Amino acid sequence: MAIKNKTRYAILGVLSLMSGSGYDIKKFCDKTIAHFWNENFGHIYPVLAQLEEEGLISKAASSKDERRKEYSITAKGREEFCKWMMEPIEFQPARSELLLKVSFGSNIPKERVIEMIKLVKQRYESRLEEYRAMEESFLKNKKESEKPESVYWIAPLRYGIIATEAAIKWCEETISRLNG
Amino acid sequence: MAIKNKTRYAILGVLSLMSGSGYDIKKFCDKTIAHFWNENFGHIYPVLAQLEEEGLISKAASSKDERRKEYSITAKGREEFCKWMMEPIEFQPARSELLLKVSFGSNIPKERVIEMIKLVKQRYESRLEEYRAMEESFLKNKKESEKPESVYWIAPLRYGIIATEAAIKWCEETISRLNG
DNA sequence: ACGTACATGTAAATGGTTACATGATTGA
DNA sequence: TCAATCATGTAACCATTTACATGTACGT
Repeated sequence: MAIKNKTRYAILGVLSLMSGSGYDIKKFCDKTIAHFWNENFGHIYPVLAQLEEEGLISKAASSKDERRKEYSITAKGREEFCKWMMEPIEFQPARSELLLKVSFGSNIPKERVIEMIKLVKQRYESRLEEYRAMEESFLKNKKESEKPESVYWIAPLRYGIIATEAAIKWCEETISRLNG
Repeated sequence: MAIKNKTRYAILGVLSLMSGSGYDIKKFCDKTIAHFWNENFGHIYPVLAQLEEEGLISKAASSKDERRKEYSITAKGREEFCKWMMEPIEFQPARSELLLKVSFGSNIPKERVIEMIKLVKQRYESRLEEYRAMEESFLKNKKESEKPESVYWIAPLRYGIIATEAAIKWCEETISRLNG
């Protein structure tokens, strides 16, 4: 078997919106869903080959570039993808290095823990700025944002914003708790 | 080599607070850090053997139970652990099945997406209740909560509460956006 | 007698990242 | 001519989970 689950569906999802090469899929991921989903070539290409073998996607050689392979989702693939979409979401057990380190904070000077959280806060803040810029540019682009499907793109972005704001709030609270 | 990083430090962290068997370590994890860090026996035992080989922990046979092995952290282990504690936190690339599904929501009826998010919201709500109960019982236990180290236990719990509240807020916002 | 908790471990499967290998095309 | 981008793929490694295997101790 090798290589399964998750990446399969990410790829099928991308191909449900557009046809393209492995390279295109990677580009699309980086551009749109990167902040909550990452894919790498080492994973994409073998999964593409596997999906094609299963008949969930079909391959066509590009007329322009010999090497380039253009993939499209098949009816069977769309069916399989929708089946997965309907299934309840599996809660994955989280592993947070940040919280693990905070838990064992008594092993190092309190000032170092504060420093650590300040650094994390900075990273959250710059991330938040990015998200806000993305939101703004999306809303400015009326052609995109007035489409009925736009809600499916804005919602994950909103998640990023809301979750990051909360994380920053926690940093502030924790720093003041450590100081006080 | 095999088996490395992360679990090593989780185990060293637990042993920095108490000595005990692999079984004890698992119990401790389940009781205290389970909501952001999980460990399983299949991982703990091989890592314990490895840490002992490296001289980061030491083993003593229990007087009561032949099988039971009691591990303690060594000076070298404490040093290694503190070194890791001082290192900046690596941001791990997240993979959110929820956001992936929302992104590709246009493939299924809108009502199903709403249903999906309602289900997720319910799970977040029951989780939030758990966290709040944990917080309350911790604050009631004056002996524990008045220790200076208590901040390191309350902070991760606060993170759980704040982050979950934010997630619920997002669910509500998204549901109303989908309805409106 | 039965179930639960205590206790330790191995093997296999799964999932994911990084490094390596190769080479064409396009634009500055 | 040099860098960036396009393009595909394999191999190795690392990390984690699940299933299997085994058995004792203690309370009801």
